Amino acid sequence: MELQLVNERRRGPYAAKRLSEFAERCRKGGLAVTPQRLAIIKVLLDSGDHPRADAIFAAVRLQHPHISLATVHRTLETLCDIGEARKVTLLHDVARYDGNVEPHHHVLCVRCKRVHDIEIPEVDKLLEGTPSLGEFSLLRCSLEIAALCKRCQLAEKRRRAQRHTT
Amino acid sequence: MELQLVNERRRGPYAAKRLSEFAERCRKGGLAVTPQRLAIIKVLLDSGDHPRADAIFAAVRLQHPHISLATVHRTLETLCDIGEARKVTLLHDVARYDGNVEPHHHVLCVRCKRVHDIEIPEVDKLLEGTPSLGEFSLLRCSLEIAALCKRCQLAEKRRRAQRHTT
DNA sequence: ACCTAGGTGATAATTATTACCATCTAGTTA
DNA sequence: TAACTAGATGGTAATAATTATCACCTAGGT
Repeated sequence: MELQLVNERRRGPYAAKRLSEFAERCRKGGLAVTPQRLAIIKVLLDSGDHPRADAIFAAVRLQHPHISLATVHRTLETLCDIGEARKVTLLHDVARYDGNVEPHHHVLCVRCKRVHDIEIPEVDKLLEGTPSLGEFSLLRCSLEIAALCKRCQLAEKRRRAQRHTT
Repeated sequence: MELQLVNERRRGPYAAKRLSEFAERCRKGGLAVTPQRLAIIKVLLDSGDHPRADAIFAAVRLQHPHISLATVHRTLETLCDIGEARKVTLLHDVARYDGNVEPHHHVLCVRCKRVHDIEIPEVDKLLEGTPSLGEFSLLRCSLEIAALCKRCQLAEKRRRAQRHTT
């Protein structure tokens, strides 16, 4: 089985395509296409990291100074409901969102909580032919890999070295 | 690849073994073995569901009426730190904990948030021979499967039927 | 140009979690 | 066994993410 970090170069075209279809998808989901929703999905699709609601709020506010934080929270949940965003909350204390709704998986640093998308096609196929398990009917799956990023590894080492000298 | 719900019958012996080794493991982790910690790990090991801190607090308080909620929160995080518990927070709004620290995975109902352990040996082997990915050195992984439990499926159907009649 | 269901902004309320600090105790040492 | 101390606990205040509320507004249909 092969693990592969998601290619960042593909994000531009992906975001453009998603944005062009966004209005249609809102209607399909029974949602009005409001300037606020457009602004939020734009920011989310442009984000390489997996931003928190407050970060999205800050970014959106540059163009829409009157937008409310409650609207950002509400909209993100709504987008998740119609499948236009994904909530990423393993290990985290706070909800994070992901504009990439293609099947994919995550590596995340247990220390600094940074998240990176990865692709493991074999795992995507895992649920094929398994519609249910016991009383659960399966919807989708994602593999969450706990890790330490290089920066936090170094910080860890330094802290340990310090302890030994004091 | 085969998905398999964790066998509940195995939990009794597993809990007993874990409990008998708990004191030793605390010392290994540099922690004092306090009555509070013992009470908390006991409740966690006896829990078939993946309880929240407040549920563990309620259960522990039956035997230790003076225990503080802060202690429960602190202890659960501490137990996670030394590998005696696991935090399960995908899709959830609130932290949930799992006394089962054997490699395993989760199915969870997106509606009622109930969690069930599952075993997928193939996935456990996924990280073998892959110590790192880009700047991340990999620690462990878990597959989180989003699902709808039977109860919530029925509730969903009923709600839809209602909508059509009104 | 209306109409109205649904969306938004502003703010209050809720709630999980963490911080703080005085007191206590597990576990070590004399 | 008594004394010591780093670390643990209880009680409570503080913090911070999220949700609820409600008056007003607007997207999208008629």
